[in-house]
Amino acid sequence: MLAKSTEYAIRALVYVQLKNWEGKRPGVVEIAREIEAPEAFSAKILQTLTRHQLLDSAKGRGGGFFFNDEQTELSLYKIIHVMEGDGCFHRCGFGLKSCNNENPCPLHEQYKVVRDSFYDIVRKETIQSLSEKIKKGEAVLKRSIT
Amino acid sequence: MLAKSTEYAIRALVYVQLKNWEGKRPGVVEIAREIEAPEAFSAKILQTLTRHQLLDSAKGRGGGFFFNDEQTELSLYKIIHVMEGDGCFHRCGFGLKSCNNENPCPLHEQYKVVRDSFYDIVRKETIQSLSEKIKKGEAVLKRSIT
DNA sequence: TTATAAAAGGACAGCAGGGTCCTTTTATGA
DNA sequence: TCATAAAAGGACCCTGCTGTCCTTTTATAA
Ligand code: FES
Ligand code: FES
Repeated sequence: MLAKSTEYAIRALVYVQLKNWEGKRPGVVEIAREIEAPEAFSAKILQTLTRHQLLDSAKGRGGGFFFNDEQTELSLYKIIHVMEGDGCFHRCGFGLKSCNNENPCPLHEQYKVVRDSFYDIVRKETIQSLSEKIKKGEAVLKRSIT
Repeated sequence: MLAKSTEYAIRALVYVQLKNWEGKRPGVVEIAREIEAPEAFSAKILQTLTRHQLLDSAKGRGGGFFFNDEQTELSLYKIIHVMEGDGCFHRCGFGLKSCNNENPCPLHEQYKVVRDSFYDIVRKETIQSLSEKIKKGEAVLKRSIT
């Protein structure tokens, strides 16, 4: 469904948010370890996120990644958009060049429903809402026990 | 969502079904042209489908592709399974190594719903049900007008 | 002011999916 | 029986996503 890099991005951002709530600014090495993603690749992804200003970073000793205080809610949609574009929310599930209500493919009616549901989820859910669940112990960031 | 090759496969099979209903057995060249897919690649895909017996073929002059009369309904699920496996119906949308009700990721509850809806669709819809819609003029196999 | 810790950035390596091409096999009808 | 039409199959190429490595920049603490 989502690209690997997008999944890493979301997990990384959730970890950063959790740490920020503890008053800490994690670095690449720590983040990569905790979200179980390759270190160098995580660095690339975090770079992309900061370049697009979904995240802030501080260089030098004592630096790390953190959320700007102004940006309180970061939707999954924004992350997906930056990491892989939003084509998957518009494309035809049957592979036609465009998705079109007037000239539908035979999957259109059914497919549209699930595509739109997924769209609603990623518009509504945010790094903060996901992090809340983990903080409350309702969900996990990684599988402790297989 | 689906791999390109899976989309080609579904479109190809729908075209074969429509032609079969007219008493004809289309060949690779014709199929590829009509579903707007690369010829050589379509050949590979049709080969895969016949090897897994989702489709029959006849070699030699006057040959082509057709459905065995015994097999009256072919679900999209079976095609997906053959073309790319069914991992996407089980995987965690958040990227965890497994999807697990007891130890859910923060997206689990919402994601499961859309994943299962899609699963239901591809279990229920068949090459025949899709072809019916096209035959009745309720849907199209390719975009005639942009 | 200097050693050090950290992110940023560029170059490149590996691999799977998508796609092509050419040869071989098989059947038909002239 | 033989030329031809068609699918089957194998070898290969290309691109984009995944991932690594090494250098450069920047900030801090000693
Ligand atoms: S036309 Fe195919 S999903 Fe809308
Ligand atoms: S655990 Fe992530 S979707 Fe089920």
